[in-house]
Amino acid sequence: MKARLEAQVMDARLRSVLLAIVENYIETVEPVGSRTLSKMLDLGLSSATIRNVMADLTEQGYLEQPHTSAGRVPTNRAYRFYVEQGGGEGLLPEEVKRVVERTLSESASGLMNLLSCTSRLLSELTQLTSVVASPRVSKTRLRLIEFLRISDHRIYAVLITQSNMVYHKIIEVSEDLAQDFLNSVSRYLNEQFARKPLEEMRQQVQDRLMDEKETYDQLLAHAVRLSKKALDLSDEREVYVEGLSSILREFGDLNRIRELLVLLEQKNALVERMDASLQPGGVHIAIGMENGHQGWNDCSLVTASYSYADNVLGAIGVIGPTRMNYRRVIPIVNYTARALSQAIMEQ
Amino acid sequence: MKARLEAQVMDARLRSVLLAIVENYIETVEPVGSRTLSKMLDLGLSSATIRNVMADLTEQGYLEQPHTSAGRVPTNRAYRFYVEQGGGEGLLPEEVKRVVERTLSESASGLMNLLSCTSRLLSELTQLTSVVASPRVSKTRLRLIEFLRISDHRIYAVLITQSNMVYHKIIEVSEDLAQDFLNSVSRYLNEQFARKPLEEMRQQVQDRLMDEKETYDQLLAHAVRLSKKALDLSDEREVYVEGLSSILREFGDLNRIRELLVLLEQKNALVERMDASLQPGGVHIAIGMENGHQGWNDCSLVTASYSYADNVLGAIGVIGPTRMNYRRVIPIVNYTARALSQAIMEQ
DNA sequence: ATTAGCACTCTTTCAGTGGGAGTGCTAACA
DNA sequence: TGTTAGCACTCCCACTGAAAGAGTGCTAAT
Repeated sequence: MKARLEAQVMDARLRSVLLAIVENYIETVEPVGSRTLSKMLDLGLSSATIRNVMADLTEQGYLEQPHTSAGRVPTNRAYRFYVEQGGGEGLLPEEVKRVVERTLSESASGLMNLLSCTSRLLSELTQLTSVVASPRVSKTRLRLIEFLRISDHRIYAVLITQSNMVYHKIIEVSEDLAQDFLNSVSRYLNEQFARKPLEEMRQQVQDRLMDEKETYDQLLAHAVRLSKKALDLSDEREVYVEGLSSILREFGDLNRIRELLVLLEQKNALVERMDASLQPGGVHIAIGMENGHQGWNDCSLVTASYSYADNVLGAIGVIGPTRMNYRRVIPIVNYTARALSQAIMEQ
Repeated sequence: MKARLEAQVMDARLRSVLLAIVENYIETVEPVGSRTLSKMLDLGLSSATIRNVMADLTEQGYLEQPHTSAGRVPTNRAYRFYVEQGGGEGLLPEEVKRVVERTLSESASGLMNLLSCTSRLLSELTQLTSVVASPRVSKTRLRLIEFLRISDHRIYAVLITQSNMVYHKIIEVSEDLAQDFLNSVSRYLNEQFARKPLEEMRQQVQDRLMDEKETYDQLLAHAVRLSKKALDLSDEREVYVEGLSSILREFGDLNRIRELLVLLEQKNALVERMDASLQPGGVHIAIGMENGHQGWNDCSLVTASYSYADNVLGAIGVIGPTRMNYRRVIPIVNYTARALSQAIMEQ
């Protein structure tokens, strides 16, 4: 918001110089100097003039120099400006669109497969590290819950959501319950909770557990207890990370790379970061420290949400250096997210 | 075998010098020189004598020098010798054993959970990259197979093995099959194939599919067709890789690291490599190129198999530089593998 | 067979040097 | 007043040479 305000205030020449510097730096990954720039821009300005402009931009915090006699390098603030000024709005070649469509429609069924497939696809297309987070429980609705007796004190619980997410788990029980009885339990639960959000189901189960003294009905009692256990699992969220090796290409410093790998191995924190961007329909871009944690200093995270029938389920995204090619990456992430939502509906 | 033969032939002094060099190099990661060595070994030999010995060892291919005036560095052959000569037989502190026991017994139920838990544990204990491969289908026996109707043309198939591995999948069907009918199908299949190896089941299903003209029985026909589809999934093997960031600690060269990461991302090849070591009960060690592929040049793979009731299921292991601390790592891998087998039995 | 001694080789480190790139400032110009 | 040419200045980088250090291989003495 703040950046957008400044953008309006910023004079047209400053603006085009800044954008040119960002683009050039993204392309060459070298500090860009005034001479290069004066040739690049067709404004008929000499390098000396450009130097003045650059001095202003540096003062305003958009540029910095690695050392006195080097060219300028964009700051995170500059990338923010670049992205908001439409630098991220590139066109997506039809060919890429087709690849996305085809890959997702050929994926094996089940949401898990679809998500891991999406992750590979994203990392392939962007040549960056991709991250795909599975849906949050609260947002998803029950399609089917079933219990299968494995042995005398062990039951397999499976729970399928409307978006075809499958949660399953082996649960331990003290009493030996017959399969027929389990069938009644699941029939009851399905009647009661089909198409209801899991969150609601969990809540109600919790409530009834409180009132347990009242439930003389054995069926109900077991239904509550079993579904309590079954719902316990569903807080675990999967994270699909693909294309780790691209981090090595993008970053030069070994210690930096190690830090990043460690961060990526902490999947919980990763999911949280992804969730932070879940609100809107479009693409969300977090540049450098905007990601909150120190470790993401020179990384950008481009994310977009996917949904099922207007319910936002989770997020997909890519992680790259702040100087990533936003113009190429943003449309890919955006389109892939939409295609994923589509595929979830159709499957 | 060859190395073992040489070992017998090798003179005692050569042997102890070689072992000392390997140990020293593992510890310091610096080429080791004759002076250091003559002080280290309490044989009362001068550096000059050691130099002669080292010259012999170099001639025989156990050592090499980075350059003329550097100390010696062990070759892969030397590591092989070291490992076979019992350099890998360290003691495992009771404390570590307890950690292993506790971690595995606290793991959530289901083989998948157990395996991913094992992978994290291994990488934690060894500070190396761990790899755990899920069981091969052929080796595993059926406990339970069930089909659940999700919608008119979609069925959820779940298949649990005796080792509590859960394979599950959504399969598409053309006809709408009632849940009651599906129950009969699974009852039939369970009666027929419970405790039988999946491989056998797959074979028989395949055979009957051939004879399909003969099967007038609708139940049987559907049973065959559904289980065919269900068994299709089970060739997918999971691979749990943990502790990637430790690769960065162990290797210095960026390109080398990238190559390794790429290799690790190809999970199929990884599984094959792991399988290659499945035969015996004990620990298997592949040093450098023994792994087959060029890319593993300076890596060692220490693996051990886990089993269920004398059936070898799959392998666990760690990947590290050839100069890894075998004395510490081997017992950890060994013990963890046994503990895992135990945990599978008990769960 | 072992060892002391020594010349030799090769790496590593450091200081010094010159070239190059790019800046900031000043003064002249339109 | 905004723009530009010119120039001194700064800093990095790549190269060079010298000196120090580590470790070897060989030879001759024990």
